Amino acid sequence: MDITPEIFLKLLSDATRLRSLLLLLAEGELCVCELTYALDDIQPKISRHLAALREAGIVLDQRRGQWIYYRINPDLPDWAKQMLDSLARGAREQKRYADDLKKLRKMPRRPENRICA
Amino acid sequence: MDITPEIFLKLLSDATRLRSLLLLLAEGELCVCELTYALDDIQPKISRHLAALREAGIVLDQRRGQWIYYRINPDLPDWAKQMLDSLARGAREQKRYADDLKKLRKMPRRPENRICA
DNA sequence: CTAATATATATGCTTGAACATATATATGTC
DNA sequence: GACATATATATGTTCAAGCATATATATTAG
Repeated sequence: MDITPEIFLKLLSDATRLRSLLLLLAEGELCVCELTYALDDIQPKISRHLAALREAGIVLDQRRGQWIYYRINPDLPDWAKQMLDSLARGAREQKRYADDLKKLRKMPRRPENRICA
Repeated sequence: MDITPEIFLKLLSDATRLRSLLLLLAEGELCVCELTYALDDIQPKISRHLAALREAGIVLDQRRGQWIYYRINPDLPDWAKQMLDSLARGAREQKRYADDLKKLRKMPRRPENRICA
């Protein structure tokens, strides 16, 4: 059962989920602690929002060691992928989302040293 | 001040507003009573949701006689227009939105006889 | 190897705010 | 006055926030 526009939009309509998705779009894959740090919020809140996205099939999760990595579901319907693309373009003009990314990249002791990836 | 992705998504996340926008995308221009009929709902509800879309600059309104016509704001930023496009494609697979359009086209005594338009 | 502890993540629960709905009424046009 | 639309107010529902706690994995001590 594919995701509907209505459910998709409901889930995108929360700032925490939106910012998480934009970071995932930019970085490909992130664990909960990275998102928690970048968005400067508390872990249960981030975790819960990711769970909502996961349950709808918008993101996939995968455990590696003690970390659980999330990524955009590559099997999203085309219209949904294109909405995310347009969204990312709209977000580029907003300071807030650029700052999120900056903060992420300054994170100390990021899991899996991405410098050597 | 342009609309932000966050506000845009918040406004798209309600079913009544979403269905209204999809009808406007399909028909170009509709008055409140046409939307009220097509969505099979009460007038104050439709009017209130249209007001929200108008205040955000997503739709424009224009009075002609006793009717007030709404249409998508042609000056929306490109990313927003493209999101609406993708959305419309996603909605095509959903019976609900097709039914809305069918109902609209069966409306008796539609203002401004569109058959001759 | 086992126990104890630390770290990462998820989930149950409660509260409050945001928001949609419904009804009543006001405004504007013909 | 009749019709179309808007707005005010009251009420109900949804849902995010925040805290406490549970689970899973990793690490260290003995």
